Amino acid sequence: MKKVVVGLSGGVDSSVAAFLLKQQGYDVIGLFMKNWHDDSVTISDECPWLEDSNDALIVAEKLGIPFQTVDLSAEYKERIVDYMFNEYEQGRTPNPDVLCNREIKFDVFMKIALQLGADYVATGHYCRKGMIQNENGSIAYQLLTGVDTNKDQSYFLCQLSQEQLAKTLFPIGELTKPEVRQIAAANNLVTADKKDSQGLCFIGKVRLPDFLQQKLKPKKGIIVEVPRDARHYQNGREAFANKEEELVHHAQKPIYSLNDGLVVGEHQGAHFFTIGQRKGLDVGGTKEPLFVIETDVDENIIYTGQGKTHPGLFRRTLFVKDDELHWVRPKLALKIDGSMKVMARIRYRQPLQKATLHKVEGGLYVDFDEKQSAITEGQFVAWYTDDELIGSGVIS
RNA sequence: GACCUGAUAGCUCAGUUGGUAGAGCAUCUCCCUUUUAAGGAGAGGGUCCUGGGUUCGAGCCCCAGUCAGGUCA
Repeated sequence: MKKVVVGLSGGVDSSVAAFLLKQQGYDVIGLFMKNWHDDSVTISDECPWLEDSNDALIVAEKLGIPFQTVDLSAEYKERIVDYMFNEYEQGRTPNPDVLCNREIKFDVFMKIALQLGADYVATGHYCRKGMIQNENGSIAYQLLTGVDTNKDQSYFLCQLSQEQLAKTLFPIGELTKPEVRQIAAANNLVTADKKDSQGLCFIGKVRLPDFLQQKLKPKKGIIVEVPRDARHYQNGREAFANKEEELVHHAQKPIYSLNDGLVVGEHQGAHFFTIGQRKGLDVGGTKEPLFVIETDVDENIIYTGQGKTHPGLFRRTLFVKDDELHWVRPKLALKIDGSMKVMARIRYRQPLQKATLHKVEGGLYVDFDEKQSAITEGQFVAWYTDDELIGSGVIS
């Protein structure tokens, strides 16, 4: 009998995952991860992890499976929280949950599970694992989208490796959220009607600026509004010597300076803001809302544009550096000068967009058919062919 | 110094022939969402510059003043 360690979070999804594995005849162990216990920064009313671990315990008892708690908060702080602070400090916008999967759930946690003698680790993610045979007979694992397109969480797993996928099971990937809830209810799992979790996984809902102020100091700076007809948006170049030159051109970000617009307000630190952001600027008096089009953390200036269609918000091409480029399916990795048509997204739940990958020396260009709004440094771009996520990288 | 124009919600402004005020933006709350954002819904918020006067009644009319911008000497 194969042994599986399920990451029980205290939510419905992992509860049902455990239930299904048990039903399928696996030898199931429930393991609760405690990764954060500083309630001072969370918005939520009560101490959330205590309730969650309690629910996880009740579910485990109900299913008749062994249950344990592991405290990974030291690793979580080191690998996720510190990384977050560091990224924000540099003016990038990190995605801690993608990292959390790569570094914590499918690394630290997985190693613990394997030490417990597990053959697999399972989670309550809405995605599926596929397997295909290579020519040499070895097996390639595929990361496939969840059947519930509304809840598909493959994006958050875009940094997983073949080694990690090999030892992973996603029991609820073939189900929709309503079906999962139904199964939970039909089997009297206490988590059946529990609200979906949101916010940073393990930390919960936080006000980012408040959270970041634990480490990053406020620093007064100015907010500049750049007009739609600024010079940066005028250079409609058509002719290029070669493809790479064209990609470089389309991937280029405007370099703004103080005299590209008017000072319209003041802020408490450019590193607390992200591209595409509308709320929190505290600047009124405009016909249309102001959106952040660029943050300059060195000069501590926030550049904004008026209206959601402001040209400063849109870019066609983005670049991923080699050392931040990851192929879930190494077999499909592009060689230099290679290209590939894919579907891609630059944030969770964004509808997939048509794009073409172009591999060059030093990295990879993702060239979208349609200009994308608020391409943000530090976030992940993930690309798919059909329902398979084949690679991802950090936007630079 | 004279004249003109303006002064209405935190900001930018609208306010019909006088009947105790509105829109956008901002802010707050909720919804959505295991990142950041975006998006959706709702709410709060006004000595209508001050002081007089006319009128049953003044943000709107009259007079004086204050402040801001402009024009002319």
